[in-house]
Amino acid sequence: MNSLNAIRLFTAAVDAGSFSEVGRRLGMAPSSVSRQVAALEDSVGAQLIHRTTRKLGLTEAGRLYFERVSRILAELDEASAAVSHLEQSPRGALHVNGPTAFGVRHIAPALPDFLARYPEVRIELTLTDNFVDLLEVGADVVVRVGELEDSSLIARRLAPNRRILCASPGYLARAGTPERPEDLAAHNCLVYTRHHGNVNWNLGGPDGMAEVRAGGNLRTNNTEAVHAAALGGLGIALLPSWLVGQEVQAGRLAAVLSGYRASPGALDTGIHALYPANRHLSTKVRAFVDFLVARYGPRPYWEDSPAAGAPPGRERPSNMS
Amino acid sequence: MNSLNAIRLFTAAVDAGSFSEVGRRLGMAPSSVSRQVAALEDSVGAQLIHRTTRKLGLTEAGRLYFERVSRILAELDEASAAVSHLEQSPRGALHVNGPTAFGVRHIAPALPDFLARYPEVRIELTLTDNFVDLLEVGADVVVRVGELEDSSLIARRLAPNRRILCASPGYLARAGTPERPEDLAAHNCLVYTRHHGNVNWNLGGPDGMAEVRAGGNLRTNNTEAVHAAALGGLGIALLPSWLVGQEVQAGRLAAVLSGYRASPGALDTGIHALYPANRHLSTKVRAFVDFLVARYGPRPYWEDSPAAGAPPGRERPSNMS
DNA sequence: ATGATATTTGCATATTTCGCAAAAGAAGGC
DNA sequence: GCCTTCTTTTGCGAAATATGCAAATATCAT
Repeated sequence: MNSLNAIRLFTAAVDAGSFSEVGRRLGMAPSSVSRQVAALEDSVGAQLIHRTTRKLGLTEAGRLYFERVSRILAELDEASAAVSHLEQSPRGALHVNGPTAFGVRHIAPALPDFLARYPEVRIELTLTDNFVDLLEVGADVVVRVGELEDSSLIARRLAPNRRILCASPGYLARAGTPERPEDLAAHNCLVYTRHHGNVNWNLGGPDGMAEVRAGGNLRTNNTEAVHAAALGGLGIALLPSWLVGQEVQAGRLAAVLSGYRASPGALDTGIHALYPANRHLSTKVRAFVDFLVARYGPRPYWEDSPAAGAPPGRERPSNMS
Repeated sequence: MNSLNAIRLFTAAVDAGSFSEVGRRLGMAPSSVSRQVAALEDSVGAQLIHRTTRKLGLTEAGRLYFERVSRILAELDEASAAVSHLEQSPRGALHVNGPTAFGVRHIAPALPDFLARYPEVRIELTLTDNFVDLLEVGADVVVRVGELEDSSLIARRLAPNRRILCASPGYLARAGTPERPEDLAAHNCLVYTRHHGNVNWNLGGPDGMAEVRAGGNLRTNNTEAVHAAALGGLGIALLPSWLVGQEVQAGRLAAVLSGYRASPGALDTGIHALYPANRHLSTKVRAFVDFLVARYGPRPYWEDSPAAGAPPGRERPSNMS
């Protein structure tokens, strides 16, 4: 049995007491009603309705079937309604995934506002620095800082990922403030070792691109360790603006060589929200991403200068393999 | 939503974890599965399954829908199975309708055997001498003695409806035994007044047809009253063989003019079982009618001479209006 | 990188479904 | 009793829908 329509017509006929009446109510020919019910009877292998040209009467099988089936149809409509309801406004569980440091500083603090605005949403925030497969972990949105790998996901740009050179005021008082990229060679550069390599800092400035070999007495694969060391006055670090922007604003750190930008150009490593490219984008995902875009805006609150890079917008990641 | 197939394919895809696998199992192209599920998603207005080319994952809406819908599908199959089960062998309620006198004498006594053979059947026997509309009273089978009105019902002949002239031995000893139809004029004929008229008895015998004006000191519209009066020795009665046959056999009544047959010929007033002309004849009805046909047989047990008329068989009633 | 396999879409083809008209039957009114 | 009206059903052509194949694209394992 594969035609729900036939079952609906059957129950409608029982309710209406006439195939013609059903046709009139549903705007279809009586012959279609008749045929559908007949097909249903064939499929269950039993007469469901006694017919004369004047009245209909349920058989025992028909009574039995009607009782069960009318309840089932109601449940089915209810199930569809429940799913539709879920999409009418943002509600339900929203699984958000993101990197730990950024999540703690800029996602989690945003959630109270989001949840106040969409009280029917429940957020499950998972912060991890491992690469996660959206489908694997059942996430709805993942926030990525840095390069986008090739994927079929939709990437929505949330903010630029500017990196700034900075050090504590105490360190600068002690070791001096570099004025040009070459000056860095004389400083203790705190190096974040991304993938066991690449310890060169590329700085773009008014006089073109300069590649500086950064070196010092600390190398770590943990950004927050670099951050902590810089705060402690160990040296000059190259750190993302979302991490140190507010501390620069507060004076706990001082930006140096601010006329230069790190790793500018082709490789735009912004901050993005990624979500699956489905035909039906769920309202809760749309609401959340829209909320983040609006919250960070074209110039995030952690930036104190006009943001570099394009304004936030929807885009597909290009192939970077 | 009108396609049960799409829902089945959706659950199958969730179970199989792949549209292609579903296609393989169900012998259809993966593209068809994909399209049906997509149509289902459109109809509920939400993404149900996240797809990549490599794996499928349920969305929250999908999980919700799947939980409810898989249970609903099971219930639906169960309902169909229940109805099919009802027709696999005779079971369930069987509403039988018939005339009182015949029902008491020949239907009710047959029921123990029938129910012993089909223990899952429950019989509801309604005996009434009013005309009943099968659909109106919700009967499955109606037994009719005598003429068949025009109807769309199927009539199955159960037995002939021979009527025989008889009287009690005491009456015959007192008033003599008629030898020829004309002799009846000198007898007290107990008249069953069918419909306020027709008090002539038509007797067919070796010397052709004789119409006898029956008269006496009792006229009644109740066959059993005639019967009782005849048993009491009041006179000669024309009564159906199913009513007096066994009493003739037992000697409580004696047949007279047994070489003659009442109302023979064109108007075959047999005993019939009638049931609706449906495409799917329910097994319980078929079993019951078959049972009665077999029980009464070509020569019913109440007849002591070879039965007149055609052997029982299936027939549509002809138009007798 | 390459091969194997996955989903999706365009397109031509089957299959089903629909509505109309006609036939047959049933109920009510004259 | 006859006629009108309204019913169910069936045949048939047309419209709608579903299907399968092939191609495009995407993902994972080797």
